[in-house]
Amino acid sequence: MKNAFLSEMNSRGFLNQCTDLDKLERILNGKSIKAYIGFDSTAPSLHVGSLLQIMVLRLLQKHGHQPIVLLGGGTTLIGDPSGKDSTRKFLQHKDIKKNISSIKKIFEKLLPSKNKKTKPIFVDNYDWLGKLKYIDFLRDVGKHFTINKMLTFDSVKLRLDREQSLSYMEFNYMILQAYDFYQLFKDQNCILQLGGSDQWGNIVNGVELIRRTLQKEAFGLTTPLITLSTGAKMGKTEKGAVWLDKKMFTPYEYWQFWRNTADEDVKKFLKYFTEIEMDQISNKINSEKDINKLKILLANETTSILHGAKASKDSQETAETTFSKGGIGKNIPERKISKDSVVKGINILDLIFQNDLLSSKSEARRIIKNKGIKINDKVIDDDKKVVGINEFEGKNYIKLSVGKKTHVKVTIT
RNA sequence: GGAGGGGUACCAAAGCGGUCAAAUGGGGCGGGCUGUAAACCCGUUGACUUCGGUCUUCGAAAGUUCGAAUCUUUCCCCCUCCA
Repeated sequence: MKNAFLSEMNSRGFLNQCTDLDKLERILNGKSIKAYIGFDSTAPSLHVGSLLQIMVLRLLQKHGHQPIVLLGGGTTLIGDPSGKDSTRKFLQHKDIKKNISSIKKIFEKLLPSKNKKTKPIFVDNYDWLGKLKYIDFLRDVGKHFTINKMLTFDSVKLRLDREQSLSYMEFNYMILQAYDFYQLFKDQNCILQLGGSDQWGNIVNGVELIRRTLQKEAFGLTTPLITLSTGAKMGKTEKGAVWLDKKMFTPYEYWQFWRNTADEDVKKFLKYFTEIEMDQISNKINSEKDINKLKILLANETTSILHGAKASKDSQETAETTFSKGGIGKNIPERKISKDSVVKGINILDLIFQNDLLSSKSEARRIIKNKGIKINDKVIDDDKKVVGINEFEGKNYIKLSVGKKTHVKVTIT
C-alpha cells in the first residue's frame, strides 16, 4: 500500500472493509480529503468504545486530512438499531443537545485544531434532518431504497430473525444516516465515511445514495470490531462504562483501566490506542520481556493522549506508590471525614458506606468476613470495629482499602 | 380473530401451598496462588441488624388460606401455531 495514511491504517489493524480501497488510495495520494464519522449522543460523554474511531480521526489528521465529527442530534432521536437487541430509551431533544455540547469538549481535547487544514469540523445532523419534509423526503430519498434490500441488512435482519421488535422509526435510521453522508458530500465535499464494522450497512447506503442522486463516487471504510480476549465488548467494565470525561472517570481510573489490560490484548492495544510509531512498537514488544512494563507503557500513552502528559505521569506515580510501595499515591481518590466523627469514633461499616465505597452495609459485612477491608494495610476482621483517632497513627489521614485495587485516602477536615 | 405457552434475583433457568431470600449455571464481588494478568482453588452474591431476628422481593392489582413465587379473578406484556 503506497498511501501513508492507508498503510498506517493497515499496519495498525484499523482496516476492515472498504468500498473501493484502490480507488480511494489513488485519490488520497493526490490530495487532502475530508472524512467523517458519526457519533451517538446518547450520553454526556463518550466511552472507550468510541476511542478507536477517535484514533482513526487523529491518524487522518496526522496525514493531512480533515475530519468531520458528526454529532447525531437528529439520528440520536431515532436510535441506531445496529447491534442492539431492543429499542433503547427515548431521549429528549434538550438532553441530546446537552450531551452534544459536553461530548464536543472531549473532542476538542482529542483532536488538534491548530492546523487550519486539518482542524476538525463539527456538525449536528439535526440541522438538516430536523428540517426535512416527510413527503418530499420520501420522494427524493425514499425512492432510492427498496424494502427488499433494507431487510437484508444485518441491523434489521438480526432483529427480525430473533423476533425482536423493530419499530418503523428505527427502521428508518439507515436512510437518515445515508442522507447525512449525502448532505456532507454535497455541502462539505466529504468523500469518505469511516465507522466501526457494525456501521458497514449504513455507510454503504450513503455511498449508494450519493451515486444514485448525484452520480458521484463516495467511499466507505470500516474498522474491525474490537473484542477483548475474554470475548467481552470493549468499554464496559463491571463497575460501569469507561468514560472519557474526567468528571465521570478520573485520569487515575483511566490509567488503571489500561494498566489492567489482559496480557493477550496488550500488543494489539498498543497499536490501536497509542501513537507510538509502528517500528518502535515492534521493537518494544520484542525487547521488553516484562509484560507489565508494556502495560504501563500502554497506560501512560493512552492517558497522556486523553488527559495530558502530567495526568499520565501522576497516575503512574500514584500507582507505583500505592501498589509497589504500599503507600498512598497523590492521585488516590480522597475522602473527607469530620474531626468530630474521628474523635467520637466511627463504625467501619458507616465509614465505608458514607464514602460510597460499597453500595450497602451488607456488602461491607461480607467483604469484612472475607478479609477484604483494610485500614493502613491492616485487615479489619470485625464489622463492629470503631475507627477512631488511634487508626490515624498521629497523621491526619488513613488509607482505606476495599479489595486489592480500590484504595482511598480519608483525610480529617 | 381462534388455539396454546410463558413473564422468577444482574443474566439464563428450576421451583408450582409451609422446610423459599428462592436449586443450578454464568456473571459479579472478596480471598488464595501470581505479576494490580490469564487459568485454577476457596468463600460470597436482597436490605437492615443489638447476629436473636426484622423488613422488602418471583409481571401488576385484588382475593382464597393460619400460611402464596406456588391456588382464584382481573389487568398488562411477550412468544408459538392456525386464520
